[in-house]
Amino acid sequence: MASKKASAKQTASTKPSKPVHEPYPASSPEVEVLVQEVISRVADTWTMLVLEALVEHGRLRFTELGRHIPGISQKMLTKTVRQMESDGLVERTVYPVIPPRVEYEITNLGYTLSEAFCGVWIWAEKNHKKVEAARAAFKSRVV
Amino acid sequence: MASKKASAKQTASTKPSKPVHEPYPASSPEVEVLVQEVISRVADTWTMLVLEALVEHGRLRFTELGRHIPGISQKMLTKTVRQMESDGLVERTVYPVIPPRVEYEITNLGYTLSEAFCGVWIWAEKNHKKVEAARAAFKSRVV
DNA sequence: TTCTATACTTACCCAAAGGTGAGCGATATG
DNA sequence: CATATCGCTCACCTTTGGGTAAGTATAGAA
Repeated sequence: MASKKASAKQTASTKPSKPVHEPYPASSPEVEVLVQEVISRVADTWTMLVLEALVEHGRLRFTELGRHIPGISQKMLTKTVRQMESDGLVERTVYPVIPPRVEYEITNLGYTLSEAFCGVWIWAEKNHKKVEAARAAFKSRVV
Repeated sequence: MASKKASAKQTASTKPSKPVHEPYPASSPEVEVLVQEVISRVADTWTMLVLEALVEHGRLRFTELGRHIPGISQKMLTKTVRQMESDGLVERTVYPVIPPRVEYEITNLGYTLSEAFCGVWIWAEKNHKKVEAARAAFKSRVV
């Protein structure tokens, strides 16, 4: 985000006062589509929460993991964790014992993603009061 | 993300080899709920794309904005942009002329959010190939 | 007079997200 | 012999997301 594409128009922009922020070069449209797809999958609420739980608590069994994510159902936990495994964000280890034992652990890739999300968490912690204030103001303005 | 809460257990963690990453202090559960709520709203695909379009192109009219977001419908553009206005991410200016003229501009708050998301965009650009590779490997492993 | 332009809103519809509850399989424990 | 255990899967249902198409208001152009 924040000026992903280089745009010559920026120079003659309608808002020259705002700092132009150009941290990395433009990418091709195909890459951009892939990037969007990855983000929309990864920015999913459950994915973020599973990631967080695993970063915080390390290797966890299925039901343990679930207990660290208040409100998640078995169905969604299974689905999320499978998807994350398929995306290379977690590693799933099955012990062929009875009753079954399955453990989940974050991968390096998953860890780097959780670091990348840090900025958004920090933003949200810093600014959620502003958001709430804006909502209150909007409400009274509109009604 | 990435170890949001301080946890004493980390020291005796199951994964002492992985770097413990503790960038900011623990927050109360209520704050955490709010933060999650804000993130889940803000991590929405359309919100991210509108934010990006406004950062890139500055102040835009409704239909102009829509043209910069391929695939969005009028309905979703209206909805997204209203929600962002209510959250204080964009400013909406109505000119009472006919035909109507409405302009949208990113706020400071919206701008800081787009900066926070930068990390995730960068991660996705850097790692989408790894994700694709992981998916391919998973597919062949499972089938 | 009729058509166009803009920024919507509304009604209707379909598909996906996600909850609930039941079942399963084999072993250990009472 | 019965029951609990764990990590699921499956069927069924409701809720939400989101698309499409039509309608609206009014000034100015043709």
